[in-house]
Amino acid sequence: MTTISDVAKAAHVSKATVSYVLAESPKISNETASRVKKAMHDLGYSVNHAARVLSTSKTMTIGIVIPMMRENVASISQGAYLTSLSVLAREKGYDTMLISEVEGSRAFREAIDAKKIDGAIIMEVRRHKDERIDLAKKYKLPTVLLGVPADAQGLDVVDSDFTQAARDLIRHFVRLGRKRLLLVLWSKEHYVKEINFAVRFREAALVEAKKSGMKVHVEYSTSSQENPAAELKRAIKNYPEFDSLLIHNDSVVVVAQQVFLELGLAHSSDISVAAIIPDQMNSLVRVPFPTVDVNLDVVAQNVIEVLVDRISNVDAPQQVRLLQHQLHE
Amino acid sequence: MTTISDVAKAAHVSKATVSYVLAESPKISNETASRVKKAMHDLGYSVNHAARVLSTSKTMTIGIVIPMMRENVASISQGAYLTSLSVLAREKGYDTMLISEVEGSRAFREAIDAKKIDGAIIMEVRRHKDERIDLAKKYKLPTVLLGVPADAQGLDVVDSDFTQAARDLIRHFVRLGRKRLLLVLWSKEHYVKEINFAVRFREAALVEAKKSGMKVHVEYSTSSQENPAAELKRAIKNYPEFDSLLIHNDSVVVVAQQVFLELGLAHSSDISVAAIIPDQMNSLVRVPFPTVDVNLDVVAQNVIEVLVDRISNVDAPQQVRLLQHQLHE
DNA sequence: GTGAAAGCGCTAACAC
DNA sequence: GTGTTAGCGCTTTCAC
Repeated sequence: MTTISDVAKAAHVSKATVSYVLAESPKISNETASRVKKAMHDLGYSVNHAARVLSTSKTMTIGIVIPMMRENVASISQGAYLTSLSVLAREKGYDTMLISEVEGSRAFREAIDAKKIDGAIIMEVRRHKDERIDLAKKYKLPTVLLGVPADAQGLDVVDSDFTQAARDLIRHFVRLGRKRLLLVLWSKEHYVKEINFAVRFREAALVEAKKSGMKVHVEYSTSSQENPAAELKRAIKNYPEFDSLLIHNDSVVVVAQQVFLELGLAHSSDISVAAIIPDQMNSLVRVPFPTVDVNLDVVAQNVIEVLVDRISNVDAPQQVRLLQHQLHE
Repeated sequence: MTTISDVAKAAHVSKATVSYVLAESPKISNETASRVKKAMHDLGYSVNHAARVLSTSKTMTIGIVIPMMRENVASISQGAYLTSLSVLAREKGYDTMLISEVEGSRAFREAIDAKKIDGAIIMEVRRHKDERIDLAKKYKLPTVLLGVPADAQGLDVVDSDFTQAARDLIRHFVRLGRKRLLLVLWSKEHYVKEINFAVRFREAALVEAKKSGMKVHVEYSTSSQENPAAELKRAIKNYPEFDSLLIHNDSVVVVAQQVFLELGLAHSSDISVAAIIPDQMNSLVRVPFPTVDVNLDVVAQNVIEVLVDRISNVDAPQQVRLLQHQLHE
């Protein structure tokens, strides 16, 4: 293993000079700089991360706090999110550390205490009583919430604008003259647990539909979702007079086409269907009706941007970014 | 911020003693140990990770090298894998760092050079010319390959046994007396790029079918997979005399039922269908025919186990674990 | 059993 | 411009 001292010796300079070269300091003459660089290259030198961290108190790593996701259908997009976040963070010079929620926020707290991270991204924020938020706040850790809690406690927030999406979708129906909306959602548990995007979408959809004078019938999936097709059929049976169907449930979206075919509703032009889904789902299973596609990459980009800003300026005012996604017909 | 010195002072002992207490050394008397512990608690002390790493040269973190996954349908399971790996690693005392493949293996090399990780998990290993493998080998980094390359170079390997799975599925058809197999696969690109699980499954299926005297017709999806239903229909049109359909393509699995209904093949008892899918997909969209469900959690468990073993014993013989998944009817 | 002290590899004043 | 040096917080050998 070669250290900064080895390089210094080989280049006939002091450790300090090598350090300055690493930092691209303009104080170093071109001549010595290149001599030092040659030595670094010849010796295959690399900065030791731990030593640098200890010395600077900057870890240059971001913690990504991921939720436990048993039975949580939304997690399809988790992998894509993590990849994007990791790539984008690296572009700004940051590593990413995965922090899973086991034993409450234990792992998160330890990462903060041990000074393993400079900041954090909290994924799938809960509406109420999310202790990860309390922790971040208490420790004054630069943090971006991915999801909108009831009380962000002044922490930065980035997420898709589900309220806007719901509004756009309802207005789309109104434009088509629809009056009787069948709203098919996630399981009741999603709303009891107040899963962020679920709750926000439902509220906005209900409000907008009411405002537009639409009659609304709401159906929830079972939590196991053993048979989404059967569930959609049941929903339709429970409200057969619907003229518009809005789906916020990825599994149901997948089978919607099939169910319509089976029920002979497929080409009935007096029923409209629409949904909101993560965009990569639309490439997995091309959905044959209008959708709002949530663009994960754009969200990730904003998350990293806000977090890096926050790390470099702890006292800047809170940022809240709700990202708009287009209705895609 | 409180350091080990503060604790030492408060407990009227030396830094060394505090350190021994942290290490739970039996040399320390119960009396002093508890005095020190009280001081640690009172002061809210936590070990500084960077300092410990610098001192011990053990980072206690594992790098997870994830592939770029544009257009890669398999990535549905990525999130689940990452979560499991992270949870299981932590149970063994390790943190997990995400390393994305940008600019080749640049990020991976830097993580190794900077001594950021004690070991690595390489996800979605390629059959040939995966430079991440060369890197790990060259640097003698404890590494587990998730996927089976043509040449593992002595590195440990953990993966599902796709060969076994293919065999089980074919034998299932043979048992039912099927003779004419329609094999619907991923896109040609998957096989040209030699995506690991795709290639291994295909080879084994072809070999076993041939051995069993089955006639086989192979169909590939388009790379965009704009319309999986249409693709399946085309496949069937290209080989209408099939009596068995084996699917290795998650999108096609999703729409299979629908297509069969549309074509009026649904209840035809002289056609059998089977597939291989990640297990959480079977909870997302309950698949109505026999499947081999790849259990990610079991795979993750084995990966961590092997890697931790490897880190603690660099010279142990290579381990190769191919995990069997049951055919689930 | 406990303490003193040398290092781990790097950064950043501060001198010159 | 370059060198000297004092840390950063912890572990661990060696005395006692």
